[in-house]
Amino acid sequence: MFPGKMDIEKAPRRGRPPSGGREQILTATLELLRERGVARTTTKDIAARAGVSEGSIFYHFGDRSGVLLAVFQQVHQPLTALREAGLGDLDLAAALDRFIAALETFLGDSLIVFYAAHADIDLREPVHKYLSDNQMGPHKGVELLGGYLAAAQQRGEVRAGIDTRAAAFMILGTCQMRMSQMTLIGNDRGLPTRKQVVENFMAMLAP
Amino acid sequence: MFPGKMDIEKAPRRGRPPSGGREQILTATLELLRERGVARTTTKDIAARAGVSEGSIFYHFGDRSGVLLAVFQQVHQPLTALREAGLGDLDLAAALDRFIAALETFLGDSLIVFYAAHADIDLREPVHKYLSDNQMGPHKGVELLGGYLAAAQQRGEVRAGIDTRAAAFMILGTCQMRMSQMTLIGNDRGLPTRKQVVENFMAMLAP
DNA sequence: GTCTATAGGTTGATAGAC
DNA sequence: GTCTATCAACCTATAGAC
Repeated sequence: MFPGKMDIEKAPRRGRPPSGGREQILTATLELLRERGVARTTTKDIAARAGVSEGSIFYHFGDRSGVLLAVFQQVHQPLTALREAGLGDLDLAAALDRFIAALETFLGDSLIVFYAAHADIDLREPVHKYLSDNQMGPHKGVELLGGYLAAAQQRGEVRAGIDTRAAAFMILGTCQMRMSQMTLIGNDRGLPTRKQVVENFMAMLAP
Repeated sequence: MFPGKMDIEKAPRRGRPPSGGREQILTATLELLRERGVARTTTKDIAARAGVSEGSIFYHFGDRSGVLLAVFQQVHQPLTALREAGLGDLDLAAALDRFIAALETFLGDSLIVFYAAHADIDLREPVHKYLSDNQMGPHKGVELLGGYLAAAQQRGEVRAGIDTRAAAFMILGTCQMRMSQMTLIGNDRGLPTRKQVVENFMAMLAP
């Protein structure tokens, strides 16, 4: 189904080397998703933009949903990086800043794909499956940041009465709101800056 | 374009009374949007579910986008109510609870329509125009709640160092996150309850 | 792996009767 | 206001050559 994935091997190459068509299809699809939305992104459009034939799309991804799901997966890569890097022993402000920066970069790319998944029933199922198979979802971010905040609370950097999990959830929500307004409305008028978000959250957490 | 809207008049009725087809079309469209998303909601489907002919849809709304935009407008009605009612002189916990309840009810209905607007380029423009023409958008909620919080801060119920506008934005974001997970994932596992959100926000604001 | 050609099915929208 | 009938345009997917 995904021949391109098979290329990770050490044996000497055989046959014609891949010409990058697969990646071009993915890139073209993401662009079109941004520009016109899923509902108006056809395999024909994708082929034209990627500079390949329509047949090539079906060869690589099986069907239209296959392309869309592949885009969805590709866009999730950066998140794994953050998850693995962790927040370590950064101080509160630095940890918040790093987490928010990484999350917002990710959301800036992926929100449009999330929305797409809910605008097309053919995508909902596979996307849900992918998320649960890989144990992904907002709760992962809540765990990561919430865990850090709980530790900070024990160090006395966060007030005792605060539910660190719920607080982490609020941060996630704030990021989502910021980025969804950026993607949806296309500007940041009226939005608190990232710096303001960090500072204000600090003020609300501080003992 | 919208003949049904003309019925608000005192003069005696003339001609055949409307048979409610317009409303049924709107209801059917919203249902289908939920069930399968914009990309898979055709005028044919809508007609079938509403129990009218396809021609009727074009008569009432001009074209497909017209129906979708009308749904978008209809779903925004409840917000106006909250805006007019205001938060008055409720105490902090009660005000938060009321605001969040109203906002989440609204979001539960409207998020899917928002997503739809970004999955179909034909909807983006008219939706943006509608929002700016009616001065709607998240900033309105930020103003309303932020204003209340600022007053509470002056009464000494909210800590001095906190930026009430940014705090209000965080509340909006938290609600959006909660509701988008409900609509997108379809359950509330791992989500803080509304009660927890209120309580935790209180803990973070309290002097 | 990539292309061309095309089959087979849908879709949005219009026309005209009632 | 609502319906039936209809069409041209368009879309996904397949087949088979290179």
